[in-house]
Amino acid sequence: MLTEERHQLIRDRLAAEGKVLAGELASRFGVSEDTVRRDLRELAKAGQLRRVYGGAVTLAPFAAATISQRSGHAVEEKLRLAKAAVGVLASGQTLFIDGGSTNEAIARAIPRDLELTVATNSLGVASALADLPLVELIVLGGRYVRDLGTCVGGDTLAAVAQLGADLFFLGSCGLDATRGVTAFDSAEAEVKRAMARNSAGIVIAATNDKLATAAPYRVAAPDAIRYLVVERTAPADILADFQRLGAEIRFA
Amino acid sequence: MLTEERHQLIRDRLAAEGKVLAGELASRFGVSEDTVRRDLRELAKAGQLRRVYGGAVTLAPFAAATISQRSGHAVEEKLRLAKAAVGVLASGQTLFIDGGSTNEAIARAIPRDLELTVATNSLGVASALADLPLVELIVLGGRYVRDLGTCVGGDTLAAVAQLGADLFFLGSCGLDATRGVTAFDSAEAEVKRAMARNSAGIVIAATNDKLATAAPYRVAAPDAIRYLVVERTAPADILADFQRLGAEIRFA
DNA sequence: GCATGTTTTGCATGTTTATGCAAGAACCCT
DNA sequence: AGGGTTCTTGCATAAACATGCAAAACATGC
Repeated sequence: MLTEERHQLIRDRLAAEGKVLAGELASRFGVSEDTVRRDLRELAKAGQLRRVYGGAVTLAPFAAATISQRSGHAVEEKLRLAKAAVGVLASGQTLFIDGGSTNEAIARAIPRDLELTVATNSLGVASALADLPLVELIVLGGRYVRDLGTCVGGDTLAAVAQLGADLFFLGSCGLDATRGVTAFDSAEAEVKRAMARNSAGIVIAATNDKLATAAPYRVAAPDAIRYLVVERTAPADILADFQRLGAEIRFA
Repeated sequence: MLTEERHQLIRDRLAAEGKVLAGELASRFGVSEDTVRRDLRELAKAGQLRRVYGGAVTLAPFAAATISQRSGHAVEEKLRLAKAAVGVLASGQTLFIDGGSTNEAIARAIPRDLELTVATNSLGVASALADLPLVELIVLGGRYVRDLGTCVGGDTLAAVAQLGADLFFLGSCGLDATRGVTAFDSAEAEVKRAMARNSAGIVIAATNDKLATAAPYRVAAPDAIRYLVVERTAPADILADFQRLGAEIRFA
């Protein structure tokens, strides 16, 4: 068996199961554990996996290098929200995911065995999805805005216009039962509007501080929200308003 | 048995099984292992397979190893190349940078005080540039190809067509004085060609293993290279060929 | 026909690479 | 703290490798 063959099999297995055990690989390949350890060491040095005691696991530090440094705020809440938000997904769906730290967390929480088509204008989301082998990833290019971590502008709008999605994961903005979904930036709002227009349903995962707030630019009507993922501590009266407008509330 | 006959059988077998063993081919063809090794060497140089210890494998798994694999290989060399490559930059320029681990290294080596406009279809390059406040970053979207780490396809081509650049940092797969710059993937080559067409000059930073090799898809003529950044240990005769064709050689 | 040059092939040479084993260090769990 | 496991390092060996060389097959020119 070629060395290269083993490396490929290790990569495959890692992509499929997320981890490998040195001893198991050795008996499976019919080589000594030393050889497997050498393989793992090389692959680790090549940045293809992360070596751990007893075997190796997939690595995720790619996303750590990107915009997500900013998402240091309320990490646990966002992680809980993300886990709950991916619960609405089903294999075979097509998604829009735009920017924001919560959406990046959601992208990272997508299970590896889900087959999806995802279009995003966020570099962070794209980086997270680049690791998922079953996700068909479409990058929505354009002028990159550093503060948002996303691409906006005419090119982005044109790219969105060519696509249609089942769900749109709409990120980071104001959320109010009377004013609807709002954004802080004009160009950003334009892209969000285009995504909303070309989607069958909108999903919003919002931390408590987003609820009952509004920003200048309107993105979507309050009754356009299909799923609203919130913390368990969210004010019940606000939730009731959205529920009345047709949203399905999901608790993290 | 004719040499060409063996080559064809090797290609067939490789396409069918993904790998070949030197010893096995020797006994099957009834020739010495040396002859098989010579065959494999030639086919590898022609970009039809990848030579590994014990035999050869298809090119696909090479590309399948995500971009971060190759970035692990020869890290110091690439870092040196990158530092030398950014020496050709001047403030105010507009650049195309496509994919490849060397180009990611170059993107990371760009000084923070340089004011540039950069368009890239590589997520890795984009992530690196997202940190540089003076760089106007344009993301060239499209269908993301995991193996390449870049976006390709019609959307990408359309985005490239709208832009013009002073320099194009071409992540070369193969580099040969007669066959020019070549790539392993058809869609990838198409994007590279578009970038080359819309640029005033091409910059290539190549490690020694890229020199005097070729892949199936042609990207640019050998005399299209403006700057060629190479290691100090690069073979002088190859460099002389490119110099004769108009390239300015820069040593890392 | 014969000499000359080229290509292909196999062999001998020395070098490189992969692998397994042994010894000692590092690590995990109780 | 201690025992068992896992890991790294160094080393030996066998396989795979590149290279130079010479013989054979082939083409080319006179």
